[in-house]
Amino acid sequence: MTNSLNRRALRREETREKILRAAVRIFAELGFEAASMGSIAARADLKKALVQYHFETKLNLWQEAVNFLWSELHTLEDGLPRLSDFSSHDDEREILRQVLRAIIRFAKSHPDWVGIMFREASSPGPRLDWLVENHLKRDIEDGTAFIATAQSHGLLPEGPPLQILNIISGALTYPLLVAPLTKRATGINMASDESLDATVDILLNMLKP
Amino acid sequence: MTNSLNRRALRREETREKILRAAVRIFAELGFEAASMGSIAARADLKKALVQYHFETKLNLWQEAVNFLWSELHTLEDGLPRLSDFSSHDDEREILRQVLRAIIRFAKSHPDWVGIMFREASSPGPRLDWLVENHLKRDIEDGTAFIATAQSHGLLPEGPPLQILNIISGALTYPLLVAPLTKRATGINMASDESLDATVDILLNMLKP
DNA sequence: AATTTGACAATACGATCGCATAGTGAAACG
DNA sequence: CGTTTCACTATGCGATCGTATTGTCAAATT
Repeated sequence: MTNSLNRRALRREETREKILRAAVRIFAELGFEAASMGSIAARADLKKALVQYHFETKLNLWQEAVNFLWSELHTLEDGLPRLSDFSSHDDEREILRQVLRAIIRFAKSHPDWVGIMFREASSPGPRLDWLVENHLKRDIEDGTAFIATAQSHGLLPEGPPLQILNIISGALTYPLLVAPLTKRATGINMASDESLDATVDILLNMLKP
Repeated sequence: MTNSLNRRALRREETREKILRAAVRIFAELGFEAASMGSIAARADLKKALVQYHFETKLNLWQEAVNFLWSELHTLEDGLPRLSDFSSHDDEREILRQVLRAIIRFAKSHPDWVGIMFREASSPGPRLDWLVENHLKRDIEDGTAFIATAQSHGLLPEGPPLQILNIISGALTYPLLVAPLTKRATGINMASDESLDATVDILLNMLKP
């Protein structure tokens, strides 16, 4: 493999990633139907036909964009602390706080993820099926497993892990999702770091004994 | 006003309501951009031009549909119990449970409301501005006032009422919103009455002292 | 009974959608 | 250096979008 051989492949990869980043944003903002190949190309400052060239169909572009987004999510997961890493009860509670904070921070820095999640998860269809099979099934399993572990350590209240997971997920992501609304209605920016940390603290305070 | 005078006016009102019900569903399912005048007309089993005749533009139809939806919401609010109606502490806690259950029940029976809320609240724009000014501002004020009252009665943990409101709202509506996803991934129907009541109970248990 | 009103339909307009096809020109290869 | 590969562009197709215009016919008015 010479140096010049990489020139084209490198440029190709750059272009593809540029398109994917634009696609993730547009899909998250507008939803699948309302997003257009043209608007995605415009966001990436490229021609529409180029997007079509690299990703063929709109559905395929959506899938690749989702894969791209989830790959970033998994890099976060690798950095999360684990409950098994610590022993004392105080440390475990602190780990729970760190995990919740990491989740809400990721959600803040990736509003696209929240947007795509909420838009696709709420109505049945082929895209939800694909999303469940390729990403969400595993995510839910990991999530419920974490909840169950935390419960067995006495960190979370009793109850079906799946329900606890949904309650916590909603409590964490909802304030962030409706931040534009809250900002508009009250002038308060709920997406600030202070607000988000406060949200975690309030929630953790609820979850205590 | 004769009998025959009402014939046309009545039919007009029937047609308008038929269109509005269809519009609410379509807008909630697809979002504003993806929803089309044609699909709304088809859902109402009417011609596209008739929809245009009654509501002029798509934006105007959306606003009227939202007004129609909120008018149903307000009939629910009128039936809600109030904290000031009871005196003993046990009764107050029971009222809180009833209020939360009424909210989640309404959300279940009006998925369109949840859909429109989540779709419009998450991204800034002229429609969000309109929604805030005409409905949400008042809703948020009422909500935070209720939270503050419940806090003063020792029913909810301390903290900014707006944040508590968002946390509770998210914890209640999220499980319902992602019910299609949960159903697909685990086979469990989180939108069942039992699951929803359990969600309220779990949440209330968290909110206790 | 003659006339006006208004709920509704038929049709067309320009714009934009996803997608397909035919090039173009520089980088990679033998 | 001649040839092939391929990232990228130009152009156009049929379908559908929101909207405007005009016509129709029964109900309401005078």
